Amino acid sequence: MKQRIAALLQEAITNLVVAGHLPADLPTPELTRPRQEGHGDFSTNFPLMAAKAVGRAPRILAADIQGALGHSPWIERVEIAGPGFLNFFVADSALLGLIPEILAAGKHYGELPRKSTKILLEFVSANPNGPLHVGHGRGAAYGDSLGRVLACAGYEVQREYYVNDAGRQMDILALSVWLRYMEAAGTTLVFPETGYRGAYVQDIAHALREKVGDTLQRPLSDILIEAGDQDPDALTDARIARLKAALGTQYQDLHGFGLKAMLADIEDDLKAFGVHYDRWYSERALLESGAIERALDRLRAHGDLYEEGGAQWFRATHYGDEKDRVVVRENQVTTYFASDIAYHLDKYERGFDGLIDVWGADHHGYIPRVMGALTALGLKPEQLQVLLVQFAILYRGGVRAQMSTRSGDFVTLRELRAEVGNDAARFFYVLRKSEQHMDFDLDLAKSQSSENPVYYVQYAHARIMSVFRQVEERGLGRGDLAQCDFTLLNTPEESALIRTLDRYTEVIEDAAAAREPHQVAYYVRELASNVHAYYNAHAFLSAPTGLREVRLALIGAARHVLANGLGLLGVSAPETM
RNA sequence: GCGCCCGUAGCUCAAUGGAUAGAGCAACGGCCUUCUAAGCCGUUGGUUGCAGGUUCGAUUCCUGCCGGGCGUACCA
Repeated sequence: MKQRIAALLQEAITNLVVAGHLPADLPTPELTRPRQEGHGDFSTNFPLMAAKAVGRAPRILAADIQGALGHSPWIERVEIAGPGFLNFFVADSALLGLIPEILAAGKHYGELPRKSTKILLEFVSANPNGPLHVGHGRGAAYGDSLGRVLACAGYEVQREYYVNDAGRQMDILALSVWLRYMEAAGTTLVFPETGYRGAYVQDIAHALREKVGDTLQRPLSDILIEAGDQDPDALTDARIARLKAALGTQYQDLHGFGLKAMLADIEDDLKAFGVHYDRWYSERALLESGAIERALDRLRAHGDLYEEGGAQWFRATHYGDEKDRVVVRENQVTTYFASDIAYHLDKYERGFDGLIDVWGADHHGYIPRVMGALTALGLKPEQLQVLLVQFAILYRGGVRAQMSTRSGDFVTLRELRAEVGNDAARFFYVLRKSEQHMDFDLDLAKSQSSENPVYYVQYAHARIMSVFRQVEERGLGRGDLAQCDFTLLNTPEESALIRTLDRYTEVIEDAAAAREPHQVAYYVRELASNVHAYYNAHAFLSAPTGLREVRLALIGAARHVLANGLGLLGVSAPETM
């Protein structure tokens, strides 16, 4: 409906221009949904925006346009309001065609025409050095819903998880697993502060021991050398180096075992959370393919690399970053940043029209250097959009909970899912705008889960399904759509419900454009509200024949939109509750 | 110190530069002999952190303060 009204408005303005009543150079008219109910279904502030260019008072200009609009079956009336708004009131009859349209499209209703835009969406990409925690859960829920919304809006979306399987943190995991493995074999030791202390490390160690027996045992004193005056990080690196030397080629078995176990856990966790990926992209594979060297060579050829202190630096300051960044360390090992340059180069070379990275907000300082590197490589940085997901601050018993992978003191996504359920967790996450700091009260989410707004929406869907079950049981039948007289739907509740249904495709479009799946969550809640109000105000089964069929058609349409909207959020639409 | 994000009802959060700033929860008062009361109807609740500026119009944009989060590695 919005497009129809927009077209009418544009036509009226064009006619005035052609007739010489308006200059040709005017701002583009915008049509919005007013907040205030009395302001109609659509509103434009065009007279306000164009008043200066036209040289006429806004309300006078509004009257001119109102006169040029003429009559349309879609519009009941057009009002001039406030300082010069034009408010459009859509005729109820114009909206009734929507119901059979929704029923015909069913689960595909809301899918917008395909756009020829290919988007690569990367999200979560948590290091596989521990289970996903509730902070990752937010990124997962947001990224996945965004992917679904974009796909629904017609974009071609590829979803990717970048696996950081090559860095130092994975070596620390390997060391941690090995120490627990030695413990499992009966060795007593003091577990280092810098290691990963979570219980999952012990689980991996036990599984490892079952698989390889004692073959990875080495004298502890060879590895767990004492600190001396070394700082903890240097000590950890020294221990890793010794472990690598002691295990030789077997180190890869250890490293690979820990990685595989963690990755399997993460993959399984996300899958159970309804989050799916098209590709798991390995940093190590990138390294082994020589892609990093190629990317660095390209920067070098462009004069953007230099050597200092034995390390290779990228001239990030030339591209707006606050300092230059190391890409190859003094010890000749490339940095994570070097990998990421190569990874993003690869993304560009794969021919996408748009790249979206969903990052935790703690990585925000990383954006300028990545954008800088892309510019240096001769790529268009504006093709990459980095979306930051703010931290979820956890409260347990009114006290802020710590989130540390190292100490193992964190609430895992798996625990959250088990305690509050996938549907509630996903809805809760996506109800907040991603860049908004979020307080996650675990006690509230757990103990009052039945008051979670997700049930409000699901209940609306289940209620409709229940009505349809009774229709079947009583042998009433749903009637023939072609025979229906939809003009019988004339109560305020019906009018409100139809108007909300009419907004659905606009919500998809807006949510996709703004990368804001929370808009869908708010919409679906509002739709549920309309459904509940309707349900309480009017009878379906006992309505007279004729009226009954059109009412059933209306709630049938509402049911599809509820289910489709929930689907975009990765939330189920149950038949019963 | 510098950079990024944020500050809206008691709490959790919405609001493409628009009109009287909205929901949910909590609180209070009503509604089940009828399709699921996880529901509906109503009431209460605000100097949009503070001070300026831009303009027809600011929660939104700009500047400065105040408060919170994050970052400021040859970690990822």
